Amino acid sequence: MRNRLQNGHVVTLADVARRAGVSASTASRALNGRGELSDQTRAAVADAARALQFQPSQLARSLRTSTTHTVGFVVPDVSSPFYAAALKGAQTTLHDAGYRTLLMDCEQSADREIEALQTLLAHRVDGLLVSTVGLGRERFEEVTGGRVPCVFFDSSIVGSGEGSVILDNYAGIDLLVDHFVEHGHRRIGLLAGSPSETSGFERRAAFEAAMARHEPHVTIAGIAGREWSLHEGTHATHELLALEEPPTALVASSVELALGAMLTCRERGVRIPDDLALAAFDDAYFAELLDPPLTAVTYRPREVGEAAASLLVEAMGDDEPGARDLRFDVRLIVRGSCGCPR
Amino acid sequence: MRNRLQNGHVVTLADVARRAGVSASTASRALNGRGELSDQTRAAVADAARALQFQPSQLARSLRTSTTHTVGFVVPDVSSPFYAAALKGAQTTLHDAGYRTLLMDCEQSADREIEALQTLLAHRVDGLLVSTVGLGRERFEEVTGGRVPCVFFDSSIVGSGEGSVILDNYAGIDLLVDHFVEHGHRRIGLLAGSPSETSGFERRAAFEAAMARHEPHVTIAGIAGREWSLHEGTHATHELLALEEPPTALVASSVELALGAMLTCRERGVRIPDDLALAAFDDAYFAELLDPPLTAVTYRPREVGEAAASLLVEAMGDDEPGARDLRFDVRLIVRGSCGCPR
DNA sequence: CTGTTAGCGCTTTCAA
DNA sequence: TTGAAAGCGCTAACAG
Repeated sequence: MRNRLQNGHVVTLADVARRAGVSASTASRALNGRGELSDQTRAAVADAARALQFQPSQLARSLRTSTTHTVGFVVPDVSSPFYAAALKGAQTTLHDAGYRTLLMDCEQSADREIEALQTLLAHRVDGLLVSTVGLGRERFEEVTGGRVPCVFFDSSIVGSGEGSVILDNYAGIDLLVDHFVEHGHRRIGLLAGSPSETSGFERRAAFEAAMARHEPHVTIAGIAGREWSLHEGTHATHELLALEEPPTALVASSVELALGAMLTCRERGVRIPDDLALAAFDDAYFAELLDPPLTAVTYRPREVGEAAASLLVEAMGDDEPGARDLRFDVRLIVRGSCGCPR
Repeated sequence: MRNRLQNGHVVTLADVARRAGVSASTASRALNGRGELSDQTRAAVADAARALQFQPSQLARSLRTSTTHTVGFVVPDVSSPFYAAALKGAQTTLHDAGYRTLLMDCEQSADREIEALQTLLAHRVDGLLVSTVGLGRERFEEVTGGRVPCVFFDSSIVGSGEGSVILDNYAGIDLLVDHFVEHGHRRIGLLAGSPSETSGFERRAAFEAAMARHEPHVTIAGIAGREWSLHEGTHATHELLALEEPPTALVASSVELALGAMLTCRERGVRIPDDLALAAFDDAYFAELLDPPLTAVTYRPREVGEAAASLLVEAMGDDEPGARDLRFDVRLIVRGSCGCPR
């Protein structure tokens, strides 16, 4: 137990007040610059605070004011480049608006997401920024009870009455599919991500819709995968390659999935793009340096975080704002991983 | 302002007590399972709490008990794979020990690191896990005043009396240098990271020491770089390649730096490994898929986080533990990015 | 087994 | 311009 100074006593506002020869309320006012005070006392309090290395307790302050200036940020996996970048964007915006960020990684588990939400609520965060792994509306409302403003990012819960900011999954998949079709591919496969997450669900739906538009010239060779990991990518690719009529082109719902596909192709002696064209939704800073360089749909993950944070800051303000939904544009970067079918 | 239920009132322990027909203290005991209570009241309280969707305020609880069960985690950059993984490891260990994690990304800035530390202290965290960007001992102690237990990871502050866990930077660099020397390289260069961070400093020192051991047959062609970024890697590589006697092999202090080198080589038409051998301290899950696959020193970043967290949990316990320093083993994975000089 | 009382450290009326 | 007093929501003696 070291949470105290050598005299065995945490420095409190009362200590500062005593040393400055004023009352606690005066000390409080001086430190927060509220009310009219003589310059003299103001200085005395400041000196005392400095001398004692006073750190006001946010705990007590928050308890009193019932506002913590803290927001909770819940993601399925911080080590994913997308969430890491979104976090930084959100953090910056929130910091500038005077909020701190409490991060929770729920490791892709709905139960841990609920746990995280509860912890955050217990800490009385002023707002929530969440990329849900797929909690339904009832479950979500059961936990939060609408107690705090919440903005979803890279996910949304329909009818929750909250704002959200997501990528334009439909446009991105269209870009990928159309590119393949234009280059003569007729059998295209999809490496799908988690179906319970908005982006996993939408990308798959978008793929099916895009392919339907090109029927009957082009057909879905197969769809495999239910998670976002590299591992899942390897398995799903094996599965699609083993098909009687395997795809000549593969759309991966994420970079990790694409990387898995590359690994599997290497293992099976399938050459990219000669034997199989590959492209991914999601860019990465190393995509260009891969062998072969990966064609990808790209966007600014940091801005997604910033936008979500702005929405939340607005929602946390006193004026009740209409929940808004933002959809971010994406674009295609063609690199060496896709070509025409043989 | 929505931080209240529809009746305009946050549910408090008193509400639960009232509904259950007991006193607040009894309700508290029932909810926390402390003291001897009749099963009847226990059940009544539980029912009331559930019915009201009661979420105890951690704020009030912490204020009263002066323990928050929360630890602060400060890193220079969450989007770095190393820190992201370390965070997950630490978070898991801490979660199992009953602690929550408050993350702060200081974006490589010493000022923001201090700010983060202050915020964390104001929130009365029970402990600190920090990878410092290079605060000196005085500065650090000025801020924390030894108020809470602290464990440094991937960094350390000499003489701070705190525990630390870092990678064996010396062994890692030795592995890299020796590998190059064995393959006949005589002029080796270094892409250095931030000199104010322990790992940046040590990797450079290790490089100089390792090279000294091979003198006079082998010489340092040059050392460039003062940051960890990919960008810095491109510039530093340009610099070394422009030397009158450029290196035939390059040791990169991090993957990002190595990636920068690859970009620059591609731009200048320098072939890897034919014209220049390249290897990095730090592995990445995509290293094998790069063109060419990157030779790297690898380790388990997650375990670094776990170890640091364990140390901290121990330090936060009542028994004053001796500050310990752990150094993690690393090993070399040889891939295609290095060969013999022409 | 349970209620009463006090108080964690701060802010905020209300008086002076 | 400043102080006294109350209270945020909870827990921990101390009684009963």
